[in-house]
Amino acid sequence: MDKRTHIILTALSLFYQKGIHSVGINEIISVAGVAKKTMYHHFVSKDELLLACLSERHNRFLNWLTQATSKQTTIEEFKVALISCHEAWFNSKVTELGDFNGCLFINTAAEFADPANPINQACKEHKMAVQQLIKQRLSACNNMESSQLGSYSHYLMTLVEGMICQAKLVGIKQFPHLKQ
Amino acid sequence: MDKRTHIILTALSLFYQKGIHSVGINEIISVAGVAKKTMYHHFVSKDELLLACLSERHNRFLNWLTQATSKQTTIEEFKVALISCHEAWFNSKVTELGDFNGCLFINTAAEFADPANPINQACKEHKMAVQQLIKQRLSACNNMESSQLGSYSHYLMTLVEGMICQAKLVGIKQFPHLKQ
DNA sequence: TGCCGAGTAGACAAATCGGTCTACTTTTAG
DNA sequence: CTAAAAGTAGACCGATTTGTCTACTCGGCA
Repeated sequence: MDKRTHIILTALSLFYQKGIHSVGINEIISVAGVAKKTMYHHFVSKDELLLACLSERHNRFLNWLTQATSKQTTIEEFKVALISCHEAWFNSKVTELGDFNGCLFINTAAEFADPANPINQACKEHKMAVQQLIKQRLSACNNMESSQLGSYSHYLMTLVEGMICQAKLVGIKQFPHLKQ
Repeated sequence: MDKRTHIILTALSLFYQKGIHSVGINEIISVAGVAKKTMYHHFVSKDELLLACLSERHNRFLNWLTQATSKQTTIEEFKVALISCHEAWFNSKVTELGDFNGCLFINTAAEFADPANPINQACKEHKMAVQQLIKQRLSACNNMESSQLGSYSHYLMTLVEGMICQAKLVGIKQFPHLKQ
């Protein structure tokens, strides 16, 4: 495998499981099995590596969510599919997302609170992309009234974010009552 | 003011605005204007200080939420009050909660992911206490059916958690559509 | 053949981290 | 009044941080 990709995947796993500031460069290169110079040859700084990790996770997550919500034709079906696929994630049944430890972007934004920081901005952009995907999926449902598209997509986004937080903090992994 | 309390309030503000690992002991004592020995006289370690901050924030938050949701008699009124008081928080209109920067407990749990860590446990206990308060408030509504008390209180908790995340990450501060 | 980019191992630098300690001053309670 | 408790300033410690640098190896390509 490409060294650069290998470093990104190793760092992503460590960052996601332990938090950004809890993982040092030395640990990343040690686990990845590469020299420090190799890492700094591909990434000018830890922040740049983190940005690459966020980008990788963003692509992975959106691809998964896009595929997991591709077969529904009504609002109700979509809502159930959206909740169900997240439950699968919470239970670490989605191999490409790894062992569940909350949302990497929520976690990262907690450590980089400054809105002017590109890292914080990347987290925000990810959430807006997810919101956009939900809206697009909803608009394709044959019983969706366009006048309520905005508010209902926001509502579903709020639900999903809340589910993620509860799954991480208090360990709730299933939300049957949300499916009505 | 009591030195110990002063240190806690200073550290709490810094931790909340910048994140735990981004704030060092030297910065805390510098801003608080106390000697390092004074801090280590009251707290054996940074972790102990953090636990005291979490406890302070927990009390402050629960007192505020308890008061902000004390006058409702129906489910619908309670739901609106719950959402409205959070909107006020998001817009930093609640002086005792300070400038809004998301939920301290969600943010802290992101940096201390190990469930065996007392810091992580304190975060979890806070969320369970909030959930309990919502349930208790709901049970006092005169149109609440006890058979749905559990699922509806969980639903409201999910909504609130989602609102907090969206307010922090993408800057949404108002949720009129959730009030129906 | 010779060269160059990518790789390795690891020493090193400068800064910062949490935490300890000394020496001294101020406050407070009996 | 006195003595203990609580406070101050800041030097210091060992560990760790991100990042740089040297010296060297290896493989592919013109």
